[in-house]
Amino acid sequence: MVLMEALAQVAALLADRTRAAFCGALLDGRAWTATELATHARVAPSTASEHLSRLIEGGLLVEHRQGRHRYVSLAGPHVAELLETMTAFAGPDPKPRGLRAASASEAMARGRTCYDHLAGKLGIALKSGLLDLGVVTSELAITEPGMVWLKELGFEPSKRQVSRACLDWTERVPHLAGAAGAHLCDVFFERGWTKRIGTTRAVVLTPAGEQGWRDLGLS
Amino acid sequence: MVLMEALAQVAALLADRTRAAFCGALLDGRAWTATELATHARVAPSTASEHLSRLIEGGLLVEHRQGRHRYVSLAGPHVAELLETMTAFAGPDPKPRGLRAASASEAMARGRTCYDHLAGKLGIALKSGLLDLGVVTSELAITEPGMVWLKELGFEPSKRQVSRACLDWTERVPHLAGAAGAHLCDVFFERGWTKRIGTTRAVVLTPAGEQGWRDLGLS
DNA sequence: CGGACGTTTCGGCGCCGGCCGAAGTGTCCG
DNA sequence: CGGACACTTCGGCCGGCGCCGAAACGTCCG
Repeated sequence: MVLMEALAQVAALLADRTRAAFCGALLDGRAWTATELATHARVAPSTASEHLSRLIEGGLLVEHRQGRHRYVSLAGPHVAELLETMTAFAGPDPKPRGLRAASASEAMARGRTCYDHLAGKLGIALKSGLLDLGVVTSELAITEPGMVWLKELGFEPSKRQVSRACLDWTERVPHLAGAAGAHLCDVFFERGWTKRIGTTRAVVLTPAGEQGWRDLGLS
Repeated sequence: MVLMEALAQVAALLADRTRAAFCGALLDGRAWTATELATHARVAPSTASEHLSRLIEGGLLVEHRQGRHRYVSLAGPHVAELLETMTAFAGPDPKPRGLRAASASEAMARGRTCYDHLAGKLGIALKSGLLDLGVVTSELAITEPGMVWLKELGFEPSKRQVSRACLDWTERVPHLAGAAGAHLCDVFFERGWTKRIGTTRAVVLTPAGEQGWRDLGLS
């Protein structure tokens, strides 16, 4: 079956810990330079360069060159979905983790971005808030009044799928992804309701954010 | 990031063409013996044995031994979902295929099973029929009258997620997976409405099936 | 019991692929 | 123009892994 060979090729791209680390870093949705990624994964720039070329050729990443820099980012939401599906599968089964490991990943569990939308406890809270408001169904489809609500927040439907369930690997609960999830995440950052912790994917709700959520009727 | 290393390990399991071929075969939802898989993938039994052990250890497959046979099957729907997501990603981009290749996979495109539910053109037809009947929404969530309709066909909700969208790699269109999709597939086989072609995943609608679909109001 | 057969273990072979450092290319900026 | 810097290419090293065949193990059945 020729199709499974193609699958094997994609899997091979992700089967290397260095390349996987690159993809994990890029899951924050931003563009990284080659050296940033090399430092992040602790390999020589030459090594990183070769890995990036392979990932780009395989369609997982796209580059856009700017002067002497080579910026790379995920090739699109479908790559993020692929990665998220795989991490959900590979992710920590109900293994109780040690205390320090737990506290280290605590911030990530509380809130994080998954490519372009909110995940972690923040993502779950958002989901249940939206559910209470009747914006989404329990299967995370957008309701008609929900679409009105979204448009009031500046949401414009595009070609991209409006809503999608994304299985969170920390909480094991689906949360809102897709265009709507991405838009809400954007809005929250623009309004200063959420903030990144350093340069990681970890995200916290600011005091203004808590107020804002209440004003919207979210939790 | 330790999580991405786990991802790399899972990816490594699928990064081998022989192991990928095993998984592809097992996507029909049935249990295969070690030698059957070895023959299918054209490797020595000893090689197959080692691959199977790795796949089982990695949680992708489960075995159940019976006398001198070792039956293996996918470890569950979540594995099928993983594989389907990956094939959807790796799958044929809009490349026009040659004529003989096309006719070879024609039967597969017309109808096939994807682990435990219908896919291919048959899956798409089912989806649009269910949509017309108001059983599912366009996002493939089950409606309330739809649930009544399903129960009349013997469907019993369980712990498993009722409905899930599965992206078809031949048609690039989401179709109905999850418990409801699996149940409908079962019903169709039981009633003799659908039949496998040989031992493959390819499936055809029988004449009785065409009548049955009309009786249900499906297309 | 003894042969047939499905499966597993082991040793050995060969190749692929990840890694690095050194040298080369291209870009920026003083 | 010349140095600093981001990145790439190349050669070489090394480990891991997929493959097989031979032999052992376990089960079935006459």
